[in-house]
Amino acid sequence: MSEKYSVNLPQTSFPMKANSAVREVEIQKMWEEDKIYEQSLEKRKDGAKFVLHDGPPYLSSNKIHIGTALNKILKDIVTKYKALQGYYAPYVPGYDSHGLPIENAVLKDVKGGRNSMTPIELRRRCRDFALSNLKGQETNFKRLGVWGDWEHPYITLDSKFEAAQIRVFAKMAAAGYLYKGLKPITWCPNCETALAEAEVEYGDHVSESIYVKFAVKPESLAKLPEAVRNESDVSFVIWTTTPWTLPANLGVALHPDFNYDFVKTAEHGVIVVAEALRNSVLKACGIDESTASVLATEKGSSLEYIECVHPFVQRTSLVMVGDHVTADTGTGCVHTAPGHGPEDFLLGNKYKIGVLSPVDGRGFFTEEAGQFAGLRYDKANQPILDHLSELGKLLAHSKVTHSYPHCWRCKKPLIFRATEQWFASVDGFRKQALKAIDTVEWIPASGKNRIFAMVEKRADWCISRQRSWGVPIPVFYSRKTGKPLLREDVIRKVADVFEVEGSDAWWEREPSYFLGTDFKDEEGESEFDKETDIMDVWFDSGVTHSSVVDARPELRGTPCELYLEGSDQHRGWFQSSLLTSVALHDRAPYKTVLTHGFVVDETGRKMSKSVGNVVEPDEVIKQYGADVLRLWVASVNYTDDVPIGKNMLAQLAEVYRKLRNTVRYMLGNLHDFDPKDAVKYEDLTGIDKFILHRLQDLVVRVREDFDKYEFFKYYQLLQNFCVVDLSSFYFDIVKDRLYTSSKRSVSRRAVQTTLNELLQVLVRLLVPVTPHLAEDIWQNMPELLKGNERSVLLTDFPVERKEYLDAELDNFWKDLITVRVVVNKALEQARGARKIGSSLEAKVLLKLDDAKLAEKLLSLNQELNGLFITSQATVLAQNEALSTEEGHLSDASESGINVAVLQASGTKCARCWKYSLEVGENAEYPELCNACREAVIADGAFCSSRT
RNA sequence: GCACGGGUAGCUCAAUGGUAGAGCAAACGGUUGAUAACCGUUAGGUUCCUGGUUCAAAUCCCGGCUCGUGCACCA
Repeated sequence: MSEKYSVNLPQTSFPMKANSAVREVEIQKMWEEDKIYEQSLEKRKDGAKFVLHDGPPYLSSNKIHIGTALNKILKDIVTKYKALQGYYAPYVPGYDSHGLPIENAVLKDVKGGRNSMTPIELRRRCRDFALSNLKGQETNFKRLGVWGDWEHPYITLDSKFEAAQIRVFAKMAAAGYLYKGLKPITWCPNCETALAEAEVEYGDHVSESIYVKFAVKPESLAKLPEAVRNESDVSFVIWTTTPWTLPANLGVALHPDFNYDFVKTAEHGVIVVAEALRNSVLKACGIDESTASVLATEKGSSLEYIECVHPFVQRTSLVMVGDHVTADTGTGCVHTAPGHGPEDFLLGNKYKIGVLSPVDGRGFFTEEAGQFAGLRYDKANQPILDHLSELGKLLAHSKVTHSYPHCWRCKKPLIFRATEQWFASVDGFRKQALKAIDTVEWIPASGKNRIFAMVEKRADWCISRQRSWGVPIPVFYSRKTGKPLLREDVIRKVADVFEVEGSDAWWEREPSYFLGTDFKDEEGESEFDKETDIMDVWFDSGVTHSSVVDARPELRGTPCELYLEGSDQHRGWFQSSLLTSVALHDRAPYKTVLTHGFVVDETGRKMSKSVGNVVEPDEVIKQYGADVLRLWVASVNYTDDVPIGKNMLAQLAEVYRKLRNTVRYMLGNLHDFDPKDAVKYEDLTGIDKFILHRLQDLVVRVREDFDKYEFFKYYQLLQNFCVVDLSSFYFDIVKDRLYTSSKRSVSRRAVQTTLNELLQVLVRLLVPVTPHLAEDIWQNMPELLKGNERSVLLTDFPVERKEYLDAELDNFWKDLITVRVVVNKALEQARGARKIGSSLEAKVLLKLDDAKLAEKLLSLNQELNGLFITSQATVLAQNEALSTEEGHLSDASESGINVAVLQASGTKCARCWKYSLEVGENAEYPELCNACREAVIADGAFCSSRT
């Protein structure tokens, strides 16, 4: 046979290889030039709003990491899905630009540190640094295919933003939620600033562990039990891991309900410790139990108000009682320094013993610390120990490793230090905040308990920072009285100036510039100083619901529909946003909060540079393209930590390729299809109708998955559909009709009609997760199939088409597939024995125990061999035996389905490659079967030789 | 230390208390008219471990291991 007959092969401009590095960028350029995002908004402006408000990434780096990519992609999947569903879903990206880490990063390269330049100069450098990082991050985000208003992002350093933030401050001041107070707050001596709870992290730290005697004053001996009143040396023993806080000691705390033993020792006189801890203390102090005797035991509550002498300062330390004292470690007698611990502070307040905090902002002792003045706090431990030892007050000394608060930015240990700070009174609106939490949908649901517990317990929010790079706390103090001006009208004047000049004005302008020259406060004072603290950066981002969502008309105000961030934001942005919103409006700023976990490597370890397991988004994109990265996002269950690594990406690339080729098959076979020639549903064959039914099932379930934000289910579904239903089943079977039926035949048009339905739906289902792929498909689709729509992003998300549903047909075909599985096994056997190659070389005989199933197969008639892709297929009657006749090659049998494979009868048709007895019957077309002969005649083109 | 969540095939995910399934990857084979594409077959599991409830447990209960997260770590 020297000639080949032409068949209808697929033709398409849609390439098999994605060439993402080039093609994705082209597509993004098209979206940008044609303003597809803007067109989408315009098209859907009358739809219900769905606003996902962007949590601003921090501008300390010019490159995003994989976790940020995960977050941004998740957001984009949501907004694209909602938009295609017809929602008005604008997305305004934001950036967080103030704060300590940026200031530190800038100062790192400055000789002489922060004192070598003016605040304005420092702020200018911080601003430049932040804005240059913004450029880098923006490029990264856009390359992910994230759509949104990139021309007008919100930036917290924007003067309008700053003004809005000041106005929020004004409202909170007016509501009485802001106050200045002296409190021990966590302080970073390295960064020289106060830190919020959210900025503290705990880690192991080696501390001194010491036991110290606090002698009872002679005049308090009368308050002791009878048995010890005559003892000359009675001391409470405290345990501490921070010797440097001893200069600030003002008391000793006992638990009111614990029993305290008065233990007479040979070496240290009478010592007082909790009964429950007596033995462990004796042991720790190297005191032989046999030489010690308990003279008396007394409840903590009856020892209250005994006065002790400070071990090395001429000062009284008062014995107090508090429930915070525990019996698991120490002595049951707690060294209390109100200036260095929150609980100490509270207790000290109750007993009015005062506050002492003799440490400056850099962690050095002040004059108040007496002989230790000038030492850095951590260098003071040893001298204090030596001193205690000399005085005979030190019972024991060792090292202990325990967890200790550290600065989450500079990683250095923190101290507690009492200073004057501005606070937002969480107590003032805690109840409302908890109520608001209840109105929000938290996904996953555990997030609700998490934030509830945090807000329930959290202390007042310290919003002061002693730095330069941020929005100033807009308060003036009377120069004479020192009284702060906390008036809404005054603060709003500051906002008005900032709106025009930015917050630099705070450093550049005199108070009178803001207040007016003839301004006087209630007491008639006209001279003022400006507050020097700036606001916690969490306050900046915490007010975006007001400064962005409420301020930008296109976002249509709070509450917005969704916040979507990493689960660490329960204590960060979700909380700061909630608190300020409740303070302002008594409601949450969001209706739903969705959280995701962190990205880890394939073995579940955290990513770190030192381990070398970091996956960089831009490297993934370079190698595989943004859509593969997006596919990764869609493939994992992000409620927990999400793994990523080389193997996973390679697999995802395979899946992407499979999706692409599935679509390519459809495109190729639709090149000559005009929807005008579509075949009516009633005239489709069974398998066409079946696949359309399956498609509806897919659509329904995909919508459910997207609605529940369970993208990994979508990923599994879509993949299964393309691989199982389409590629290995429908496409494989229907290929014969497409290729060998005559071009305009109903048989071929029916497949094309079906393929078009499939394609129209699939290309739309692909948009949220793999928008570049979807757009690439769209741009390569025959014009007739696109309905003049410029971009696939402007199309509508598919809905279920009830007219395609047919449950009976579904069951029918599922039975047939069961049979097909057994047939494949039989064919494989014949193939394995090298008796056939292509399945077209085979004939299948079937015998079914189930008569109904046999009937079903019989009803398929000519479609049956097509189902198996064999040349012939016959269903035997109940009384016929499965033959072992000539040509028998193999067989298989499973659950009543019995299959025999025989050599196909007849000769191979030169065109359709099926074996048939008809080949050779016709003199004019001796190489063709009847069907091919008719097709060739119908198409008028035959015997064309292939090149 | 306390609380919550997770642990199913190499990977990503399924399984109203009723024979543990898909896809991918692997191995082997076919096709050469989806061709750096496509099709088929095979293999792969003590469902983290130990007890218990039940006719029946991946699923429910007790205890443990492990990973993650949060809280507490205060002296």
